[in-house]
Amino acid sequence: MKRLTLEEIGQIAGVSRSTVSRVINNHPNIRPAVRQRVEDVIRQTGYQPNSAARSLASSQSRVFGLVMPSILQSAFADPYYPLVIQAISHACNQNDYTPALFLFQTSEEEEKMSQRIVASGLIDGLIVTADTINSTFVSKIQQYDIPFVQIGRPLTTHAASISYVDVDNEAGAYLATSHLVQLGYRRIGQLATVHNTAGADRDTGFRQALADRGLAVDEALVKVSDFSEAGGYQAMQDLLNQQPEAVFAQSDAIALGAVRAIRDRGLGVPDDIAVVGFDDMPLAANADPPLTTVRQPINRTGMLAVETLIDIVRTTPEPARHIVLPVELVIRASSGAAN
Amino acid sequence: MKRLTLEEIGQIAGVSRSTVSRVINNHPNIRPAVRQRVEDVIRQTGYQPNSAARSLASSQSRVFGLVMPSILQSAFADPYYPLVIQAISHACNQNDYTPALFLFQTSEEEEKMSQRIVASGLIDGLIVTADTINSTFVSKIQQYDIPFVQIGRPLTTHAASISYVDVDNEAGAYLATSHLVQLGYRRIGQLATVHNTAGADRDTGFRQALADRGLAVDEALVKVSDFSEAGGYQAMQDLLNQQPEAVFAQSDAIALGAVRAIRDRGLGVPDDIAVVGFDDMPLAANADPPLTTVRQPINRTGMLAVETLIDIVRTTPEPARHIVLPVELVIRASSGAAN
DNA sequence: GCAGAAATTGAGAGCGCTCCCAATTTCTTT
DNA sequence: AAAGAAATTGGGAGCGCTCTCAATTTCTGC
Repeated sequence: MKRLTLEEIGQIAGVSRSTVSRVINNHPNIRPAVRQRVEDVIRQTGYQPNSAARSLASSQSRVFGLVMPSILQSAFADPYYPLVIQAISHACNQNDYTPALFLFQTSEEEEKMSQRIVASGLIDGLIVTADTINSTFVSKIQQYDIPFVQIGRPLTTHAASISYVDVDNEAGAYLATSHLVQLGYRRIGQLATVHNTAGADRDTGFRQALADRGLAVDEALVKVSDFSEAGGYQAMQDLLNQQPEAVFAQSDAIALGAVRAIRDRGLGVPDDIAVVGFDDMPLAANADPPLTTVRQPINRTGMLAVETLIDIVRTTPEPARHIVLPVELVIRASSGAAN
Repeated sequence: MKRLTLEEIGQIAGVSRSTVSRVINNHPNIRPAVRQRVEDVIRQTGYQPNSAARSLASSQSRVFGLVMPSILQSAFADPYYPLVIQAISHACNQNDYTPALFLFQTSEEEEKMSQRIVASGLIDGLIVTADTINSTFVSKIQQYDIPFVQIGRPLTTHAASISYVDVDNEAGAYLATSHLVQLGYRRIGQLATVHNTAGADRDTGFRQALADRGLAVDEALVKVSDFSEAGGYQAMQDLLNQQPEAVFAQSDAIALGAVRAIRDRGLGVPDDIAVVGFDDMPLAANADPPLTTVRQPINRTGMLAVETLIDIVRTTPEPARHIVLPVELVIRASSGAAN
């Protein structure tokens, strides 16, 4: 099917190119009758403005880039990222933006692509889903004045100049840990991650919760894991030697790995060891036992990332926007709460 | 940073716009010295051609759309899709294409977006990851002559005219089921899906394997599930009443749900009931017990989808390409194989 | 060393849109 | 009813590239 142009739509409707353009872009000062006539023609013909011509003329592409740096490596091992992508995609659809996906598996790939991303004009803005970014990439983004928002708090040294949407990781960890303390557990371990600010903030919350109840942190009860189920399994095996009564896992995947490790040792959850996770992934509710965890609003995170980016694209970029979303504790069986 | 134009690059290098364009597009008939000079300038300036201007002039955007129709609904519950996306993204990166993501949660969303996708010229081709597509969408795609390839076999009625990349689901199910038969199991159940051709083909392979060993299919041992862990759990609970000796689950997620159901009934895997999955997701190897399953080459699937699409874009689209990739059985503990 | 062929380069037109300014129409006001 | 203001519409220019064609340069062979 031949694609029509503005000119042709105008011909059919008996108006000029310019008027059709005005109708499409919702300009004021068009006689209602004319607007109606043009809209009818557009609807009947299924006309869609050519996006290349549009962005050439307006230097706006209405395409956002969704970047997942190579640092995340096997990012998709964690079900968190697909959910974020889904949320961002949905928000883009709603706002007439198209999300372009840039997943990098190696830093070479990242290096090779980044110049094209920032300098080709394909992209109006960037959403970066990682709180640790290759700094050459960030500086490239800033060099070319590409609007961008990050999902997750940036390192403190950059946070002031970078817009971001984050969840309150510290409060979440605090809630989770306090919950365990309130249930009477004393030897409370942590399966921690060290690779990003989310992990750091959750660690802070964990420690603060213990401190606020007058409990000391036993460093032997803190084991390092990555964000995967396998990582949690390994770290928990290690932690088991310290005979913890309860454990706060920094993600649901880690928690699930921990449960598996506990079981393999012939112990029960929550009878022998209570477990609390973080994220409230869909699988947490179906886990065995159902996982007590901290729910973070992934959909809202994606939504707000997109809306913030749109806002930045449209208005002056100063000052950077910082959004921190609240989280909530979801109590299920794995923590041994009496219910 | 101001973005340069072809003209300006030419000025710096002392040649015309046209010559720079030729260098960038790798045309022949440029003196090596000139090519060198131009390439140096391009490298030093970090010049990238404006993609809007490029696609306006050439009517090629080098953007592919990755479509996941609303039929998949909570597609991401299945870790298969993130892996496919990852593979496609990687292949696009390698071939200088940008993948744009179109996830639809409702058919209204799909309806609203589809016209824009096909008629705006934003997209050079489409990869559709679902073997059941809204037929109005397909007809729109064909109406506008958008090259596209499907991941997964289309319904037989359309298969001839649609290019696709699939894995040999039937052979995989045949392998898995034969494996169980060979191990001596006789009451072999199936946790089946009914929503797409992959499920249908796996069902065919399952039945064929039994038939080839002279075993009848007991329909009471075939339970319907969706592709999720929760679905597998439910279907298995149902199946347990039939006291199967072994079960072929049409996906790893289903298999994991089945294992959980079996355990909840106080039975063991594989001691009481053997389980075989399908997909060989990363989590299959780490499962408890490690899952015997059918490995499908997801990376190659994504790669080939992209390469096939590129091929279709470049050459005549006739005849439709049909690619079916082989699968292999991966034997682990859950099937109770003696090793 | 020169005519003709081949290789190399440059300039013009045009892709389909937006944006600006000028022209036209319509509405006020007296 | 006429003049001026306001609303509405049309047309030109230009975004940065590709593509075609013509002009220029370089290379052949004798």
